Amino acid sequence: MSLKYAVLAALHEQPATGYDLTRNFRTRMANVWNASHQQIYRELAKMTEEGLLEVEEVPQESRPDRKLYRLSDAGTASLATWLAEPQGRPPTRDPLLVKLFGGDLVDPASLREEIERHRRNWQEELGRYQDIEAEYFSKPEQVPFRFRLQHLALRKGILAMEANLAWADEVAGVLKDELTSRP
Amino acid sequence: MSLKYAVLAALHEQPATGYDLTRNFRTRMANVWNASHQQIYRELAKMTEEGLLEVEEVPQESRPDRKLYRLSDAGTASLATWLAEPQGRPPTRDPLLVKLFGGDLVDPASLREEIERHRRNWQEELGRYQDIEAEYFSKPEQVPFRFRLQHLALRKGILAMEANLAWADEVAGVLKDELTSRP
DNA sequence: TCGCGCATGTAAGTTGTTACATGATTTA
DNA sequence: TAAATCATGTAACAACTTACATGCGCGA
Repeated sequence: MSLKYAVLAALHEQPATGYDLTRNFRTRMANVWNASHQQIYRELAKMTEEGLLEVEEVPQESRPDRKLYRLSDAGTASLATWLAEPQGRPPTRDPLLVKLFGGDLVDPASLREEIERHRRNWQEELGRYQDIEAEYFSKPEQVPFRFRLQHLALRKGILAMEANLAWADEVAGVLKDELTSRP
Repeated sequence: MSLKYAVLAALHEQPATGYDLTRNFRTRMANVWNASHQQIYRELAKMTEEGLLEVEEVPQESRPDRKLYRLSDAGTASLATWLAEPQGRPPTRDPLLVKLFGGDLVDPASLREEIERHRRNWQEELGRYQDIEAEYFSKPEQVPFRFRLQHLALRKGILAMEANLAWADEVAGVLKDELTSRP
């Protein structure tokens, strides 16, 4: 229902190519919206056809020409309308938690390894967010409102990763009990 | 990629009807896996055809007969195989955070209302999880391992909601600044 | 009597994933 | 010289959402 609006919001910030958007969704907006390049290119074509975007072809040598997309007036209007609507919450679908319902089929030792792997990923992701925070949002009082909003989006990612890491500790505690009492 | 395994895990715990699964996914497993009843009925039919599930029809008066599903041997084997595989992380797609990238098109006052609405939802959800925790998992040391694993899944939901609420406070702070300095 | 809970589904449409496809340039 | 980055896509498939559909019993 809204890769469309994620794209509109990203392009409202500044015009970009499909490649740029793909990179942004993977890095700076990783805790906001995920989308593969295939999805993005398809969506950009569709939205352009619908008149929400304008394209400027920027010729290049020895590479495919860049297609720089920006919002049309209709695109801006569509984004503004959407922004005024109340939004629902994203659905939760976590394969790792499904595992915990596997009961007697779950092997505690391999579960422990998996949790540690996830812990490392969460730690890395937290690090990346903290780097962005330090680089772009270190003076929160002096920054324009739109940057403060972006900072808040990032903060949600940071708090979520911290919660994940705290949870990993709880899991480690339970698994340690289990693995020492019944080795 | 794995409503299938969420269903297998739920049915491994105990046999259930589509209706039961729908209810579980909405309540006890709300922080684990979301699925609508339409999706679940369709998936149950497909999985039965694939030989992963067995159905027992339980006749009822004045209601449609219940179809009680349980794992076949193939279903148990399929779940066990899946449990041994490392799992990826769920993608993040949060419309509320997309809003924060709307920049000058975002109205701070209506954003504040929306955050407060989300806060109330998160608070309610946290309350439900805490009720479940108090009712089923209040004596963590004496409980069998599979219940401790389920408790951990619930704990992740609790920590996530607490992080959401802490974030709502941060947002409220920023919006208060903005709304008082430029009213 | 109105809405909720029980209990099942079908159909159409949208969104997301996975696999395939190309090719030059820069960096290690 | 191998891998990553830049830069674009198509096609097939799987998963998810939304709308439609039925009907009884129970409690407020």
